[in-house]
Amino acid sequence: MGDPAFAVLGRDGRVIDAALTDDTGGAVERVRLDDDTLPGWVRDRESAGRIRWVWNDTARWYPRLLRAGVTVARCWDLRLGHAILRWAQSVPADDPVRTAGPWASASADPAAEPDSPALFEWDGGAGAHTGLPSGLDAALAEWRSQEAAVRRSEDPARLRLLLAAESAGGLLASELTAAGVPWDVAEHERVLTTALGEIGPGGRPRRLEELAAGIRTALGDPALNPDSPPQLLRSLRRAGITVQTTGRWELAQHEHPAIAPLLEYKKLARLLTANGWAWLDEWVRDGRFRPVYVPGGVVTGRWASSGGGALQIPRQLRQAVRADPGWKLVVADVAQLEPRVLAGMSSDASLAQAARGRDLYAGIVEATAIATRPEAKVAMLGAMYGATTGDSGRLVPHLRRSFPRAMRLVDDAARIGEDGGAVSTWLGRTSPPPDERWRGVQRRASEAGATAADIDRARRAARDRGRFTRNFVVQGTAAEWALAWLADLRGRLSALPAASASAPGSGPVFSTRAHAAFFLHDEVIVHTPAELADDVAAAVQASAAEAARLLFGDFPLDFPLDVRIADAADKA
DNA sequence: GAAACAGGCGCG
DNA sequence: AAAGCGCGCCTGTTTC
Repeated sequence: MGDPAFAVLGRDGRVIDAALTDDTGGAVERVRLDDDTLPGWVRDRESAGRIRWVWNDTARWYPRLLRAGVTVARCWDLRLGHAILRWAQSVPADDPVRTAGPWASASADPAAEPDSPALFEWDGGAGAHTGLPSGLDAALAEWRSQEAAVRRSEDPARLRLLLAAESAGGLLASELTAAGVPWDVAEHERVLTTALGEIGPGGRPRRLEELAAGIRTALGDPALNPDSPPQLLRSLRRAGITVQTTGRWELAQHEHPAIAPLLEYKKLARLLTANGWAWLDEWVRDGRFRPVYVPGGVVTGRWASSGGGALQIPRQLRQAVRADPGWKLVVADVAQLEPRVLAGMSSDASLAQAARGRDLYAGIVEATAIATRPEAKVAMLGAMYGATTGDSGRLVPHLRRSFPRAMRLVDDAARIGEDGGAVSTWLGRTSPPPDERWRGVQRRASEAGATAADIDRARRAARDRGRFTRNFVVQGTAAEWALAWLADLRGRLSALPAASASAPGSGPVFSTRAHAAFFLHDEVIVHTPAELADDVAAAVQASAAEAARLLFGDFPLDFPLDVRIADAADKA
């Protein structure tokens, strides 16, 4: 055979079997490995030429390779691939990959598994806990099945791009956990102490206790626990504050001496419980926050996270994200990603024209009867989320007049969802079908003898689903763009030279290399040796241009980035 | 006493 | 301000 293009890995107990194939999948050479010989062998194959690793689940193979100091450039993650192909509309409905089976039932979250092999050691028969097939023959069979499904699909090139991007995301997720977010504990503690005060004798921060006392006095309820919504609601009403909920926005509309301390209390209590000293203790080790990411964890294709609230780090604490000495952070985010991909997928030249340059919302003000930037923003969000009332709902018709193609795309997606149908992203990720409960509600409303309440319930459920599918196509395509961006960036970063200064907390692979440290939907933070920061910033830009080209070809559409080189991740 | 649910709020 | 989408996690409360 010629140079191998693929290496398929499977595991049976302590034995690891590898099959090398060329790009037709035909010629096969088999190799037998174990835990000790695997990393060295992978490193050798990886450096011998371009190869794609095919395995059941990146989260079960890659972390231990990274711990051994080995990276891989490309893979085909069969679990992630199956999750996409299982529902993909562009694959014929009778294709075997679209039927239920063991590859579909596996958990997406290795951290949720007992004795997680992703985080600790192999369990002796990887997959035993999850039902995910682990042997080489199963991997080969599933790989051929997925390959065949892609070939039979309406648009193999797009689906192939999606699977490659999704798999690259799987690699990136493991790498992000391995490298960690550089976290300055002293800075974090400064933020906590400044906001909450020192810990008092009761073990609670002083400032929080003072505010609680002030609330009790103002409401005349000395026993009140402000953390209990039912108690708080009763107490507020007794004090003559006629609220329906204890939510921040409703409270802010009332005048009363209890309101100000209560709002402040809620804000600080949130900081304490979500990201206080206990969080620091549990989640930051050796100057790194290491969250577990769950690629494809959201139906739209966005990532989810498990543990540590990685995707909810409050802006208040971003100053604790701090580069190591001799290193810098390159912080980059895409401006208004979702409306831009909407312009691309609908080929709406007017919206693309409005998106030219940095601020899409300013462009909308110029192109429409909408007068101000904030109005342009709520109008566009309303169009993508399905707003029907309020300022947003009122402004959406202006967008329909000026950007008919883009608006038709989201309106069509909503209508299909309301009818119980499925919609797909630009690259072919398809929304899941409505569940049995939803279909039951619709069925009941169309039966003879349906009550007005039945019909009302069905209509509401239909509209709910319409808003979901409306947003699915936009949010999902934005996630694809971001994955393509990050996948390309991985390659560029790995081609940069090694560092002169070391960042020891980042693990065996990344302590001497520029590496992505954090990824959140449309934003990336790269931790880089200071001398490479300018190169990294250029790479981030080049990758954005490449993502635009990969998804939308020559369609003239900007994806401007906000890129900063800094020591800390907060906005200067 | 654990599990499930609700209210609330952080992020995009 | 929210509204209109997608998440995760904390506390308190209810249910088993």
